[in-house]
Amino acid sequence: MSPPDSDPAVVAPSARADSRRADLVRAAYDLIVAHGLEGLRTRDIAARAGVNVATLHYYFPTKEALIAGVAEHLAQQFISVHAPPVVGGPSPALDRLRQEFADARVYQNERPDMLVVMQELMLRGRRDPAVAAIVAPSTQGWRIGLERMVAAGIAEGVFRPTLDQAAAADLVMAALGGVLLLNLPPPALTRVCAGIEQYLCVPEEE
Amino acid sequence: MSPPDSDPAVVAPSARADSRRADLVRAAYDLIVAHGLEGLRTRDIAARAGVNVATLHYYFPTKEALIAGVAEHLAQQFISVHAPPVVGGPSPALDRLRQEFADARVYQNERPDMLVVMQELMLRGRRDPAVAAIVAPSTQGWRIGLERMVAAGIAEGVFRPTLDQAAAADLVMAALGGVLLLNLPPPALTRVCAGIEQYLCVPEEE
Amino acid sequence: MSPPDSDPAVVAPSARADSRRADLVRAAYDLIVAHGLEGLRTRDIAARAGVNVATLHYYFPTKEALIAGVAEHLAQQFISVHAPPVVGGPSPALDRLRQEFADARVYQNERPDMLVVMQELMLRGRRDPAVAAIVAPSTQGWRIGLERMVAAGIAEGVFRPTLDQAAAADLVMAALGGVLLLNLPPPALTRVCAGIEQYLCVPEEE
Amino acid sequence: MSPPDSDPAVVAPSARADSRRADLVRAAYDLIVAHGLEGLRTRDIAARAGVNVATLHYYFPTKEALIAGVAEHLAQQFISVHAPPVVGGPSPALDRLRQEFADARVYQNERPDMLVVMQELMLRGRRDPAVAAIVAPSTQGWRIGLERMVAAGIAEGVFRPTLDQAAAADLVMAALGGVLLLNLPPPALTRVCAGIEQYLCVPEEE
DNA sequence: AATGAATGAGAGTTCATTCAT
DNA sequence: AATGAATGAACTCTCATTCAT
Repeated sequence: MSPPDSDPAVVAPSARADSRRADLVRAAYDLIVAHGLEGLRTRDIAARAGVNVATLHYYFPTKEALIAGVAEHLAQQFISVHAPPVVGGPSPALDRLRQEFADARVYQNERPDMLVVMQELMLRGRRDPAVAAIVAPSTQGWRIGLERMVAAGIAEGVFRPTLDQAAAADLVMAALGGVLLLNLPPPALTRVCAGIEQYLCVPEEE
Repeated sequence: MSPPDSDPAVVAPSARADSRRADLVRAAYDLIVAHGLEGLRTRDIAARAGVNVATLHYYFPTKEALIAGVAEHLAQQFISVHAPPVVGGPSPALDRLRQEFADARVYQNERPDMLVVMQELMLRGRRDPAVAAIVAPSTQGWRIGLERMVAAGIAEGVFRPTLDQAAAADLVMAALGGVLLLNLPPPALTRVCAGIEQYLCVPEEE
Repeated sequence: MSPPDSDPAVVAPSARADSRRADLVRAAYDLIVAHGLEGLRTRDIAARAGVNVATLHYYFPTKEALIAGVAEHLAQQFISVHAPPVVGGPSPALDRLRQEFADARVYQNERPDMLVVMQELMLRGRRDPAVAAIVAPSTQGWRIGLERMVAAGIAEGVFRPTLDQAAAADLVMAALGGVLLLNLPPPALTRVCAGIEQYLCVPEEE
Repeated sequence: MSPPDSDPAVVAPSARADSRRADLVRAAYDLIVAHGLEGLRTRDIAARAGVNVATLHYYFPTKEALIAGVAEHLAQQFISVHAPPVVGGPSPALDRLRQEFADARVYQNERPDMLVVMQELMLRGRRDPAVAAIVAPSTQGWRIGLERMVAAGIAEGVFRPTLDQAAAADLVMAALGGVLLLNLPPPALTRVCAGIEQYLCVPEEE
């Protein structure tokens, strides 16, 4: 009665296959970071994953399919990679906003790879619907979350009541996205965050 | 009757050569728009310019050199393509801001090709210093102009005096750039522009 | 009945690969004979070996590497191709000398291809150190063998005792090499051999 | 009444043309020395001669024709390049022999370029009859001169009377040619010359 | 499940040669 | 007499993909 994951020889075949798939996706991801989609070669991916090129094609029928896999991996990363939770502030909406800021800082400083791959895939998505279908929802989800945050902030009385909910969400998304995609330096991110906060919040009493 | 330069047979040889160069750059530009840098083939470029592949290499030693030429062409486009001048408003700084908005709308609606090529080249610039050296100054120049605008607006009393000059310039650049690079729809651009204006300007008296 | 290695289906994979390599080298060798190194084309080599050009590059990373393979093949030929052994004469040293003559005749009459390829590679060796490193030892080995022969002949009392060992070896090598490289006709080779023998041997008593 | 060659503008057109031809041949010769026939490019030749590629083809219809011109130039070199005349010895035939030795030393030490181009052209001659027709007579002429020398030496009583005239001429040519073509070092040339002399001359009285 | 071997299609680049001027 | 511009044909090498085992 060994625990399910301990003995590799007993792992369910599909689990082994999943691990191979993940290895290949991970190898491809790393190589995209290093050399861009343009410099991505199936042979290099296979070598980095420690398998033969033919094996790569056993798990992914085409290079395109593997790239789609990378897109899924990236989307997963955006779901799971976050700064340490920002909590305990006077307002949950403001906490949420500052969490956005902190996350942006994490992407900029600790995970620039995610931004690189993101840009590569956004461009690829223009020509490859399969990739577009995976990347688009991320943006969509982000936008929805921001709109909810704005609504909550207004309701809490922390954000300016005259704020247009859609406009505010767009602005936050565009400004943070712009800093990251234009590759502006960390101080610019800090200033932009300050500006956004100033724009959203009710002015402090003097 | 006709001005001396109108007869093609009298055109200086270098002018003819320059025109071929421009044709090739333009052909490459169009093909990048259509198929991305990844799908760019020297043979296609030559065919579209109506010349032999060898002729392409007569004018540009390598494909890379031609791509650098495209980058220059794009930078030139960003200098020359603008919305009809916004003038006659109450404030020159506000005019300038609205010019920025109008330009962004032009890029979004009429010249999406420029945005596509821009993104392709930004990504390429990560690996090709020659391209980076051409693309980077564009961003730099934009940033500087915006900072001047903010300073002028504050001086005019039209922008909020408490504004941090650098922060405001960053925010405008990031927000507009973000809308365009994230490929947000025209209504979002409109909302973001409104938000930016609201953020910059002194609140209207009630 | 048949020895275990005769069934191609049982041949070790590396043996099969070695055979492909040999096929390619042999095809390249033949084409150098026919059209010179200058007229050597990878596609022709592949076609002659019955494979795709890409397969050629699977076994040899570059054309240069394949040519180095040809050089090795040639060196091997010079080791293994000889006239029927000359033995039973009154002196081993004289037998050895006459073996040299017979070998030269074989190269001239039956294997002129070896001389052609040799000359091509000697010239190539001037620019390609890899080739030089393979071709040079052949000459070196020949020279050493000749010097030993001369020493033995003197010791046997068959060659003139006043002979300078190095000079004699140089003369034999230069004269035989000169006939073959200058493409002198067979009668000239016969005459030169006679001259060499006369030069080396103690004059017969009258 | 300016001297015929002093004013370039008055030089006969054909003289100017001859000079251009010579410049191009010389440029080609030098480039063959530097990069071999294999690395010879019409553009490089033209550039080195200070003219346009098209001009090269104005004077030489094809690259082959230019190479034939180089062969002629080389033949001319072999006629005109010699060591300082060896004279005043006891025997004209021996003087002539020693002149051969001295010439060989000159080719080896001062004009290796001639040997390189010679080998390149000999190999080329195998495939290009035009080149062969120019290179072959050189060898032929050398051979004839040597035979005459041997005959004279025998008549003078300086060379051994039992010498076979043809064999001796062949041996000298093959031995000297072999040293130069096999690229043997200067000491080997010295030894070979000594051996040849010993072979040809009547032994000195003790 | 995994691989060594093989390939078709095509990539960028080169080069001797030509042509209009 | 000389050239800048142009080209057809070819070259080496690459790469995603396939197939027999």
